[in-house]
Amino acid sequence: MATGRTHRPATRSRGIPEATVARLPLYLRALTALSERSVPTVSSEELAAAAGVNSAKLRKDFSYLGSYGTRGVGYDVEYLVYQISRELGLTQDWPVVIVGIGNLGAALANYGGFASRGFRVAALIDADPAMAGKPVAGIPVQHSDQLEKIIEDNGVSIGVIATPAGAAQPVCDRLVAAGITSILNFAPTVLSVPDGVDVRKVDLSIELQILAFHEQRKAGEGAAADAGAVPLAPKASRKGPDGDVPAVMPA
Amino acid sequence: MATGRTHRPATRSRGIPEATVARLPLYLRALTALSERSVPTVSSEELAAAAGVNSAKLRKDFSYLGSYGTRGVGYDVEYLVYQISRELGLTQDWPVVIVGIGNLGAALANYGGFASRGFRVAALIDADPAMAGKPVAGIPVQHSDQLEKIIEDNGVSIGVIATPAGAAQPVCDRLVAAGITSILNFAPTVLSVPDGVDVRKVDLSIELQILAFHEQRKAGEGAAADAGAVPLAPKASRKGPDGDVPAVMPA
DNA sequence: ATGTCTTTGTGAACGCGTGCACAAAGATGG
DNA sequence: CCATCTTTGTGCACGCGTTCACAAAGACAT
Ligand SMILES: NC(=O)c1ccc[n+]([C@@H]2O[C@H](COP(=O)([O-])OP(=O)(O)OC[C@H]3O[C@@H](n4cnc5c(N)ncnc54)[C@H](O)[C@@H]3O)[C@@H](O)[C@H]2O)c1
Ligand SMILES: NC(=O)c1ccc[n+]([C@@H]2O[C@H](COP(=O)([O-])OP(=O)(O)OC[C@H]3O[C@@H](n4cnc5c(N)ncnc54)[C@H](O)[C@@H]3O)[C@@H](O)[C@H]2O)c1
Repeated sequence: MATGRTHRPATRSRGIPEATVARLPLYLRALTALSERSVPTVSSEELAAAAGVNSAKLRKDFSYLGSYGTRGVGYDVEYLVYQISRELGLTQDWPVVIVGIGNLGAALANYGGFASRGFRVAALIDADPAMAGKPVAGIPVQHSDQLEKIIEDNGVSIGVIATPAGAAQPVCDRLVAAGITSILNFAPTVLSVPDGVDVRKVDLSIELQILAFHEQRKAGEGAAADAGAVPLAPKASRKGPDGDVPAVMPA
Repeated sequence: MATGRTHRPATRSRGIPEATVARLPLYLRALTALSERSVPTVSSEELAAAAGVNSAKLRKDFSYLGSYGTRGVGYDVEYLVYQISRELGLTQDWPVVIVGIGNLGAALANYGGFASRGFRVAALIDADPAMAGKPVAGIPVQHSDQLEKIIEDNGVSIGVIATPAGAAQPVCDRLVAAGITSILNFAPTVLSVPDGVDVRKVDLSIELQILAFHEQRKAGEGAAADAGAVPLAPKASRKGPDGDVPAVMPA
């Protein structure tokens, strides 16, 4: 999960649970595939299978949007595609700026799936003067100096940060000051933003670490290969009478 | 959150809640930064602020690992770094294969943060014969034919999929058959895997759509460009007898 | 030792998310 | 028009995760 909004007490935005919102794109993808195959209707069971979720959950999710199904038949694919698209705000165009055109930023700029659903790369921005003017994915990179102007001129409200970690917060601050209210952050940093600004993060490193955790478990508890000594002896390891440090469970 | 394991009823692995596991890398990152600044101890309050979480939550998280703090003082930074690293399985080396060396795959291969925490790129694999032998990030790309052999020879258990969506499931199947038990999937597809295999996904498109949803809300309910009715249909917004707005998706 | 002050560790309450199970809606066929 | 059959929409219960609030643990000064 590379995800995470900035703290907000689960602001059930307008009655639609956050968990549901996160699944809508999943349903939409499955529905789009069905639509391309000209399938007219789907049952919650079929669609749920395609999206990899529980069918009851799917039905409940849709119930938050309204009752768009027909009992005994299922859901009208085209109609549902439209409803979900509208709910997600995909019926309008969202200009996006990408800041930090390095390895990752360039890959993102080249990513086709970006534009495929209403997200248009309005500009590529980098602090490196050498990059300025150089085209990436057919779009000339612009210098950071232009950041505020670009955002204002294009009415951009979504920004993607793909700069090194150290530059992320400053860049974020500038984006927010320039009017950006939604940020997708790829840098391994906790961004702090004012209320009203949404931040989601994608963190490869965290994902791998979570996988490693489960992998370690699967590998069997006792197979601990590390005999490595503790880097620093716990200074409080002598915990008086009750003596404790839970035996650092090696098993 | 661009994340999501394959369905498993929240298998509280060994007493540690999944939500806690997902935060451990966050704490570890903050702690590592403190360690580099030679800070000896931190209070839950300080560390929580650095990690962007609630301090009570942090303390409870740590309590699952054991009681490593000292009341009145806080936590020993070095010791905690070690404990969390061990818990996450980062005291050992995890060889990783990346399959699909295109825009994204190449960026991942070039990503420094990859190796920085025990994850070693064991091999880059692509189906394109033209790519074979070509070095990316200093590592020669190998052809898919070698996939099984590579995994076996290197004892790889973690695989990263960065192929086009259509190739993801077949590639996944081969990885699993070859012995991979943890997969990080960047392709926009729902992968189906046997029990015992963990899948986490990173989906840029979903993240953007979630941001768009909130952005639309922020933009003011009425200011939307779509001719649609009220953004929120309380529920009775039934589809008319003649309704069925065909309205093909504009994207 | 004793008292004070800081900070942990956790009991308890609460809210969200999930999934079961079923009544009701509606299609379909006779 | 009625019976039957399919599938939705949702009430309900349960468990996970979050947060508050506080007792107790321990450091530190006297
Ligand atoms: N490459 C990956 O696969 C990958 C994966 C996960 C996370 N990340 C993270 O994404 C970020 C970018 O990674 P990368 O591999 O593309 O790094 P990179 O060094 O290749 O690119 C960074 C780019 O940001 C630009 N930049 C630096 N400071 C800037 C500023 N203040 N304003 C605008 N641009 C600035 C640099 O000129 C450079 O072009 C890093 O934080 C990295 O940790 C990368
Ligand atoms: N580029 C991005 O920023 C980005 C962002 C999010 C998601 N994605 C997803 O990541 C995936 C890769 O994106 P990309 O932009 O790198 O695409 P790409 O076309 O540049 O690269 C895909 C690579 O996979 C290889 N490939 C195809 N079939 C294969 C197979 N069966 N086995 C091994 N390799 C195979 C191709 O030869 C190619 O090198 C896509 O599914 C895309 O939707 C990309």
